[in-house]
Amino acid sequence: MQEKYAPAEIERAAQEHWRETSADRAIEDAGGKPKYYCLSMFPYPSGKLHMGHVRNYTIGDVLSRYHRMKGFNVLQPMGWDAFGMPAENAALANGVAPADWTARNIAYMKKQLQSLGFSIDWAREFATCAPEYYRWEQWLFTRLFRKGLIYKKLGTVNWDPVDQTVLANEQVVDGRGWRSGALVEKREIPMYYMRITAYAEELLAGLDTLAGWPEQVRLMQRNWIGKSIGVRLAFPYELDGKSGKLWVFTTRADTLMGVTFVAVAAEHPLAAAAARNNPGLAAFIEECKQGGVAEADLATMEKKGMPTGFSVRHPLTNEPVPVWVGNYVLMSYGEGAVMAVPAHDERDFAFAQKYGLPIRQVIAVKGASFSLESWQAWYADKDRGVCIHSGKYDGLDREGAVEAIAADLAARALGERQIQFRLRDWGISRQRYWGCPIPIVHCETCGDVPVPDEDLPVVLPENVVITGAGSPLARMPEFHACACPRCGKPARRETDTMDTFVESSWYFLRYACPDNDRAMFDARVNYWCQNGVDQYIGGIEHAILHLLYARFFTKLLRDTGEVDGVGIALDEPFGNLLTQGMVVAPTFYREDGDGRKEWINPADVEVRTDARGRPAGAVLKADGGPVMIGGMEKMSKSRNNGIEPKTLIERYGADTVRLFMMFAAPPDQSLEWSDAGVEGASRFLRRLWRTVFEHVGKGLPEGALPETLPASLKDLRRKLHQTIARVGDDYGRRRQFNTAVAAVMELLNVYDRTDLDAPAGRVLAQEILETVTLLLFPITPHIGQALYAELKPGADAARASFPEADAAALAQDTIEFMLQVGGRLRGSFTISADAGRAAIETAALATGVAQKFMAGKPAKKVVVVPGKLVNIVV
RNA sequence: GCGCGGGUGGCGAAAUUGGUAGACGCGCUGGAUUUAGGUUCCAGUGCCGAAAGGUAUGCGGGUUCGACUCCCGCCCCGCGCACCA
Repeated sequence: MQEKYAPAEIERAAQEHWRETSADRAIEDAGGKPKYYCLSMFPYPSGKLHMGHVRNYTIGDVLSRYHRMKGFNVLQPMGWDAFGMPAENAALANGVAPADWTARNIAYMKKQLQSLGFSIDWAREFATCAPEYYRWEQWLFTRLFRKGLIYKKLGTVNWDPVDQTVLANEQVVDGRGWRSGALVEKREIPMYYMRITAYAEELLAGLDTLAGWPEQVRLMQRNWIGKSIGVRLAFPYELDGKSGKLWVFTTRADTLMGVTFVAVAAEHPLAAAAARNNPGLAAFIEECKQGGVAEADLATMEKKGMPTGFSVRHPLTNEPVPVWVGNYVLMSYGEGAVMAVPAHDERDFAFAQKYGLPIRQVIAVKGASFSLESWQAWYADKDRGVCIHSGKYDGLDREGAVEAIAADLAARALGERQIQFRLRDWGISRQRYWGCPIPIVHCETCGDVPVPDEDLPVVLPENVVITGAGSPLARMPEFHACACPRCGKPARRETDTMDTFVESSWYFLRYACPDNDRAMFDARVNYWCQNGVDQYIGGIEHAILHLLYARFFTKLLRDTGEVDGVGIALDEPFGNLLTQGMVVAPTFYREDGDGRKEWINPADVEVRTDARGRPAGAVLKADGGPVMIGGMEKMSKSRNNGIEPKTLIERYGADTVRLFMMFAAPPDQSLEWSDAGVEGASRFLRRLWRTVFEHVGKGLPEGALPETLPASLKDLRRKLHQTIARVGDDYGRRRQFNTAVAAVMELLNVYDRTDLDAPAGRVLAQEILETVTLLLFPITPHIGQALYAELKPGADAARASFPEADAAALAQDTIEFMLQVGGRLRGSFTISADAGRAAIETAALATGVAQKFMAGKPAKKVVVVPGKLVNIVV
């Protein structure tokens, strides 16, 4: 055995060994082993691996390797979410074709992933930009289109009037186009939508079955779907001699008698009608078109409105109610109009105050008096009121009033109870090039015709010129000029592509059969995806959109029926979900004369500390001059605080990087990068290596452990088996890897402090070192592979089972109890492990500590927590 | 603005079901070994205090024999908001 731990060498050897023995291949026929499908969210091939990837895939690899050791048939695949905007941006910046750029990035990042030793079945790798993949997406599209689950309607987008192009929300900075600097406008264009709202009820109910998901994520999805039960009601009106109804939705029909105005969205037909003879209003509506479509911006902007000069009639009293146009009313939610009750709604209140609109109280709260001055405080009690100033409804509580009012509205055909979702249908059209073409042909005679199966895939051409103004496909007649598949007349192919979220909504199923060129799925899906992916791992930022879309797709595919004899018999795609936290790092900067910050990479900075270890300034290594210390922020290009995985792997080895990532924080919390922490992880592995080296150097011990052991060895062996139980629980149930590592470190600390030179000690040392190697194997597999082979010549750690705790070794003769008097810790006492409650109580009262702190007073009560603590209350 | 998280030593964190607050690691201080150290080993390390003891989990209140943990109110930080992925 080599004396020195040489990570580069042993990692190369271990990876070669795994390749030669096909250790990472996932085979369907597993001889009765249960399957375990462990999936990490696939990366966008942006160029290089970043630390967030390393963290994500290390967590996945730890769980994969642990379950393989526990006897599962493990599948851990990897692929590339390869369509997306950055490839087009790179094309604009460097003139490289998106397809080439993407392929190059994939090749580089794959090498990086392989250098980390992940147990990935590379035979299943695919990229979503390959026609062999996206053809099935197009195939599915045509079916969903025929079933009406995909349909066309107008949607609102960000429009850059200078570049004449649609912008993503990300490309709108402070209301302006990121390249042109032009003020962005809202524009309505025809788009295809997926009818996710048809599944709203099931997507909501399904959340209750996802016991393996973090409660946080389920809550976020529940609120996103946003089911509310309310009343859809109409305000009748006459306009241009015709009568009409202005519909609104409200969850507070009990406040209907307090309505003092109605607000409609700028895009509402009634607003447009009123603006025809009102230039001021027309100008306001035009002003409302200014700015982007992102909801965060809409919700934080100043609430503005303008009266239309037009009134509708109250559905119960027939009184006129003025109609306003409000920039805060969303056309895309509900009816695009809201009834305003300023007395009982915060937003309406602010709006009414601003424009001097009447405020009519119709709910009284017992013991709280309504006043405009202290309205906010009064409003806090909103849930406890009854109706007043509401005629026949006076005295009714909220539920009763809603019921009575809904009934009266129904009798007049002016309203009905309705369930409303916040969830909107999913617009999937993108006016961009680097995406999956939408398989539709537009024919003047036949309308929108789906491309027939035999003409699929609609292949995305790769020889294109990206200009940043509109989609290049629209300028390529060789792409869009075609014949109508139905009537044969000249037609135009759709040039929009699909939202890249579509590819990531079903990729996890395709890993089961990536090589099938005859069908989207085959029977292998039912093997690997039975009960879904067993463990899914990815960033918390995907808590809503991606995870909701993937759940939606699973239900769509289930309901699409059998395909080539295979049906997707699955309600939910991911049984267990682990949402990983961000990787953050310190930021450093220098300011130039204009106060502009130049961000400096942490790798180029040295932080100085004072005598107590507090940071006392930082200097640039290159020139020794001071730099400013910023906060901890997510690793990013803009802050130049990214740490290169490549550099670290070369310097310390993959195992050190993996160990640090798992040890520094629990997986769902953000992880702060620390050079010193990496150094510490490396130190631990060197120490482990040295410990095994010293042990092996004395010759491997022979024979079994004697029946009876001296106390020190018995204690150490108990510690060993406690550690096995704890680490197994941390991996398998708690998924808290930092404490698993800590437990092993603790064990090695005790090992170092125990004299193991006697023959029995040598045998125990062997047991401990073999066990530790295997306990750490999921996290640090390379060093584990090497050390295990030294400890057990000829053995292969990659095929070993996870250690099992020995119940006999865990038994304890005596237990130490903590002793509290009056709830304060005063001491402790030791008593036989089989002592009963009465004996424990007597022993506690007899201790000198108890006598002292009770000071002669009688015990009022003695609380005994079995195995832990006694509290004497005086 | 709305929804969801988080806040514990100098730092990352632990405390699994309301029961020893700070395991484990980093850093720091002192010492030993070494020609040397970005090596290794030993000891110490929440704060106040000589000690006894007191005090401490963002802030203010509450429940309990006992609260980092449960309840009410507040402050700060992060994530998401439908065209970033």
